This record gives sequence, structure tokens and C-alpha cells, in this order.
Amino acid sequence: MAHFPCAKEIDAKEVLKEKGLKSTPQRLAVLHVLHESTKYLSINNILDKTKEILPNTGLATIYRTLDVLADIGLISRVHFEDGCHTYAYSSDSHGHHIVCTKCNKIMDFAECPFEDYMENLSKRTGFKINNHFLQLFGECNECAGNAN
Amino acid sequence: MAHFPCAKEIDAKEVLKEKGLKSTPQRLAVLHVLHESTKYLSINNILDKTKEILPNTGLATIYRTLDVLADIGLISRVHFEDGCHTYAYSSDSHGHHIVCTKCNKIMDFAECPFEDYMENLSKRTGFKINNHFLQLFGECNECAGNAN
DNA sequence: CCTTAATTGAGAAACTTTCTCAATTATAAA
DNA sequence: TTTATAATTGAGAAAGTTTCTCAATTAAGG
Ligand SMILES: [Zn+2]
Ligand SMILES: [Zn+2]
Ligand SMILES: [Zn+2]
Ligand SMILES: [Zn+2]
Repeated sequence: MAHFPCAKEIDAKEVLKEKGLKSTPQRLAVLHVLHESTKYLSINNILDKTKEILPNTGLATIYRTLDVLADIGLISRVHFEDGCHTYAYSSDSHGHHIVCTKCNKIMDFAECPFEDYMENLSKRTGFKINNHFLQLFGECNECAGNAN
Repeated sequence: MAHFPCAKEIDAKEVLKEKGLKSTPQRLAVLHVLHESTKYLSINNILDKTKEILPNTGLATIYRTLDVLADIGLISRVHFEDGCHTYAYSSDSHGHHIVCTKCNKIMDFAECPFEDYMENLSKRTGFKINNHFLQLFGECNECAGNAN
């Protein structure tokens, strides 16, 4: 709630406009919730936090909004080996995530180690590679430091 | 159906035994279905194909079996940017997949380009990286060659 | 063979996601 | 400013997915 709207949310209005989409309070609120969080959030996490800003927000709107924001690259879906459908803010359209498996903290890193590797792999496999999905799991410095 | 059981399925019996799990016809049939397929398969794909071998197989058994096989590394879950929960055979426990987005064909490649990169990234982010998830999307040689 | 604990099938229950539609609202044109 | 319009929303119903329960079955070891 602290600083709303912030620069990122003003940018978002531009992106929405470019795509011919409306800048609704619901969309900005959901984006704000994800932007403010250092952890990945489930659908229900997002609904609850969005309702703190806009109490009447409906669940269907959350689903629709997350699809819209993910499609235009303002947020990312976060996948886990045994189930997915959580979401996180994405600071960069080519952002990969590191997830702390202890406290759920999430960090995105923009640079990508794949550019070279791709061509090589393309040749060997015969696949024309268009896209990739990378996610790292581990422990953040706080959690790795703690004995618990 | 062609060659059942094949070498891979005999190996699977060993792995199940090591873990104290029973080698049931259902588990071997599901593994066979995934092993035989060149494409990733949804839960319902797997149920249908398993029923061709064991007609009474129940849906709950498919869910339970996929969890077991994935936990012991004989198969992998395949994730997509906008939804997941499909499955594929995994020839290697550190196997990453390339998925053809036109025909759903899937190929796993065992070698991993990350070993070096990890340490570097660990230092910069402060995360202790334990695990990673990588998947590539593109077009297989057949699909890339065809105009359609 | 027996025994025993693990596994299964079936359907119920719980949970998640999508759909429908009337009411509302952001936007741009007048 | 108003006004017109198409996009978006909330609510609840519907559809779809996953998990649970439990009696019956069965794999595996003695
Ligand atoms: Zn942490
Ligand atoms: Zn990348
Ligand atoms: Zn293909
Ligand atoms: Zn790897």
C-alpha cells in the first residue's frame, strides 16, 4: 500500500494502452500486490491482498487479470516440479527466477546463460529452438545462514 | 504394446524394489505408455492408453502412479508457460526436455550447460542453488521443415 | 502356499478454473 | 464536459481437476 501508484505502475499503464487494454484499478492493484511482494504468491494470496486494496474484487477477475499481465510480460508464472500456478512480478521480459525453497522468496535475474548454447544444441538435436524456460531453486542468503 | 516388458521396464522393477515399492501391472503399464510415446501426454492421454493395456485402471491410480514414477525419477513432469501437468518419459535423472510446439514431440537431452554458471550466479545473488528446472520449446526438424 | 502391508478401483468430496450475463466503467470522440 | 461504446467486472453457476476414503485385491517375502 505504501507508495501507490509507483513508477512501475505508471509504466504498466503505458504497456496496457499500447496493447489496447484498459488500465483498470483491479489490474493495477494486482500488479501492485505482486510488485510489492518479495515472495511468489498463489491465486488466493493474490486475491486476499488485492481485496485489501479493492474489497469487492472477484476471483474471476484475478484469474483474468493474471492472464492479461502474464501475456504482456509484466508478471511471470512460477512453476514447481510438482504443481504450478503461482505468480511473481517480473522485472524484465527475459527474466528467470531463483526461488528460495525455505521462505518462498523470489529473485529474478535478467541475464541469460543460454545464448551461446542454443545454436550448438540446435545443430545436434535438429530442433529449432524458439523459447526456453528456466528456473532455479535453492536457499536465499538468510535461509542458508540460519540453522533451522 | 509392441515389446512389453522391454529392458527399461525391467530396470524399473529394480528401481521400485530398491525403494520398497511394489511392481504392479498398473505402474509398469503407465511407464510403458510414457516410454513408448514420443510426445508428452496429459493425464487423460495416459489414462486412455493405460486402459488399452489394463482396461479397469482407475483415474486415481494414474495420479498416484505418476507421482510415484516422478518421485523416483523414471518420468518427468512437463511444464508450460500457461499451465502444466503433462508428463513424459525421462531417460536420465538429470534430463531436460525440448518440446516441439507444433506436434508435441519431446526429446530429452542429458548434458546440462549449467554446471559452470551456477557457482558464478550463486556468488552474485547470495542464493545457494540446489536445483534447477530447464525446458526448451521450438520446432522439431520435421515440423520446422514443413510449410504448414 | 500363507500372511501382511501396499496398492487398487470406484465414487464421493474437495478444490480449482472457466463461463455467463447483467451492471459498471475506462476511454475516446463529439 | 458530456455521451457513446466496447471492454471489463462481480457473482454465482457450471465445468473440470485432484484428492480422499474404504473395502477388496494383490505383490512379495517367509
Ligand atoms: Zn529464504
Ligand atoms: Zn534465458
Ligand atoms: Zn514437431
Ligand atoms: Zn541441468
